[in-house]
Amino acid sequence: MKITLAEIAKKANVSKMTVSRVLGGKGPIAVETRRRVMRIIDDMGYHPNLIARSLASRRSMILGVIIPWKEQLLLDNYVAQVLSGVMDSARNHHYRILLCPVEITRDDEKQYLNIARTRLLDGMILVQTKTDDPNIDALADTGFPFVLVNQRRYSRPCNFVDSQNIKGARTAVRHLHGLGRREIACVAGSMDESNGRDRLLGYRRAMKELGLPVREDRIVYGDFDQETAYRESLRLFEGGRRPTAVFCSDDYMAIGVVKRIQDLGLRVPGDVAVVGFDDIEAALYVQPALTTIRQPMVELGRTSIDILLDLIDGKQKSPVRRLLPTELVRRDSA
Amino acid sequence: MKITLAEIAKKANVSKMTVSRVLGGKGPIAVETRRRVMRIIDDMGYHPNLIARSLASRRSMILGVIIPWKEQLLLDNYVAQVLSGVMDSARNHHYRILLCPVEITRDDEKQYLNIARTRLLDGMILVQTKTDDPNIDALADTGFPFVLVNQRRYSRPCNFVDSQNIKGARTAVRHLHGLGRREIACVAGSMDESNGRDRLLGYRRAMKELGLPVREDRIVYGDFDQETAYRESLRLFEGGRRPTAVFCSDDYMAIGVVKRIQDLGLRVPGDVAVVGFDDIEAALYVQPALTTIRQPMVELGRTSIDILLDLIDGKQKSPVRRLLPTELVRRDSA
DNA sequence: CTGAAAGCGCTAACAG
DNA sequence: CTGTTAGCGCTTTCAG
Repeated sequence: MKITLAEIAKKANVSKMTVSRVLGGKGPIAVETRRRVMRIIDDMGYHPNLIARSLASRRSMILGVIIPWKEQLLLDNYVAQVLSGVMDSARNHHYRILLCPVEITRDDEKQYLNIARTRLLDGMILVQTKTDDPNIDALADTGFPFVLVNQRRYSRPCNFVDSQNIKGARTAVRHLHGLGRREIACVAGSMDESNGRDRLLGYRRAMKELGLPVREDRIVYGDFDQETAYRESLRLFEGGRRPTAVFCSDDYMAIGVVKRIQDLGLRVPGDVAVVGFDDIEAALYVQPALTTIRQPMVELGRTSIDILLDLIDGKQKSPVRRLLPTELVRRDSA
Repeated sequence: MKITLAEIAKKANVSKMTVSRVLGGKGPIAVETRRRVMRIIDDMGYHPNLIARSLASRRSMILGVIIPWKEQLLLDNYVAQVLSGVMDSARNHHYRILLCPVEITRDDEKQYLNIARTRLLDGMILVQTKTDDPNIDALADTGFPFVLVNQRRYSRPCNFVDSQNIKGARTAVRHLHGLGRREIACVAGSMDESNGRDRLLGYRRAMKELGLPVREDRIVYGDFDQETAYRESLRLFEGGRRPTAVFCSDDYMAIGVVKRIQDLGLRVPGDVAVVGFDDIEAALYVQPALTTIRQPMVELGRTSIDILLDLIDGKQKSPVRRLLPTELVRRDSA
């Protein structure tokens, strides 16, 4: 259980360096030597101490995933899917994933930086950050490799991968328009996240392109939350002419809105058509099944790792920016 | 960015050891010295290199979570919830979580062991292992601290935390009986997992207790999978007298069974009542909302970490065994 | 209460 | 192709 490289070296009558080379598979080794050392390694059941290796080589082969902490974090379908993609790609490249839940507070702007400074990680993926998160700036100043997922930063060039949110939102609105709906409302997500902003932007643009007026009283803010969307969306149906369609910036809100509409005695999609965004698992289970703009969340995770590793290996230079395409998924709600 | 403890020591005119003590908060330090050193640490923005610390102290403050690898791993609601609990408790105890997806193969029985031998981890949580997984034995032989979640091992005493599966299944069957149903079928889960076995056992016991015959043609095996359950459950409804109720060993299968029943032109719960197990997120969204036996998945994760840390600190001795209570959640399907 | 010495187990860099 | 020499940055252990 506590065999070290030195013991293998002694047993094989070679230097530690030779054993190290055999293990690394790099440098030049005589076939015969390699075989002999290998045998002893197997016989003794030796496995290198990765901590020691990391200290000496300054490479831990560990990547961190920073996620804003909340209870039952992984019940957030977006986070779960992105992380699945992250694990998949990391595995393929023989990297390990360390989970770093972080509680964002006003008084400490260096949390990400401090995690980087532990030297435990070769790079970081940041998920669901806010557009004004000062932690990012502190980190970026150091040159430590990291990639933002779900964040197209405006203030400063950063590596990121995100979906084509503006385009996706336009697709949604155009779809509703194609169904003959003209009174199209919008339930927007959080304005602290770039995709919340972008999807609202896409809605506005599409409306303009289609020659429809953008009425501010047809826009409510749901903060990417089912309950909030349920509560806030009531306003849309109280005025005079009620909307005949609603575009929601994510599926959780869409589910809340559908519930609101049904509770008001109206029908989806008969009276009001609803389109969501993301294509979370629940979109399929809900009644009526949700028509939505699918974003490739697993792929987002995979791509973020691919970019990060290129950055670490110096194969690409910052800033790397990538936008993945979205896709309309037609179901029953619109 | 590359400040070391030695530099702090020099600037403060003390030995490295003193700085180390200040950092650790342990040993005796003069108040004045501590204050001075602290100031310098803050001023210089020093953060200890955790790799070096781990190597020297033989403690990484990292715990591993072993999960059988599959695509989109975290879309499995059970895994997601357990992991959420794990993260929560680990955070509270200042431990970090390393994800270790593992592909179980026949030819390597030492995968868990090999992960332990990297010395990267202070302990391990094993999720969703099979009852006959030989990797566990190899690991147990070494005394390395680990806790099984979702696994009540029969063959050998291990630390574990699981739900009261037998009791939960009995509650489900009794509930159906209480609704006046007498023809109660069972869709069992995988027989390779102890909870699949236990829930079937609970079904059998409850039937016997209620004076109902246990008919083997009323039991099908769905492998904890929605599609499989949909396919296999057809058999239940083909014979003569069809069941008026079905107990399913998990919610994914229950969803498949409900779909099967509806596709046959029957109604849930009118013609056939259905009870699931787990209370996954989708149970709420599905139509009709699923009546189910809730197991405390997040709590399972939290408890596993608590046990593991006690083990590591020597506060408890193996084997620690804990069973958490389940609870009937009445919704619309039964 | 503080310090000195001695590693933890491995790899980088250079020599041969 | 292989070995030697120096660490990586911290903690342990034992003195003082």
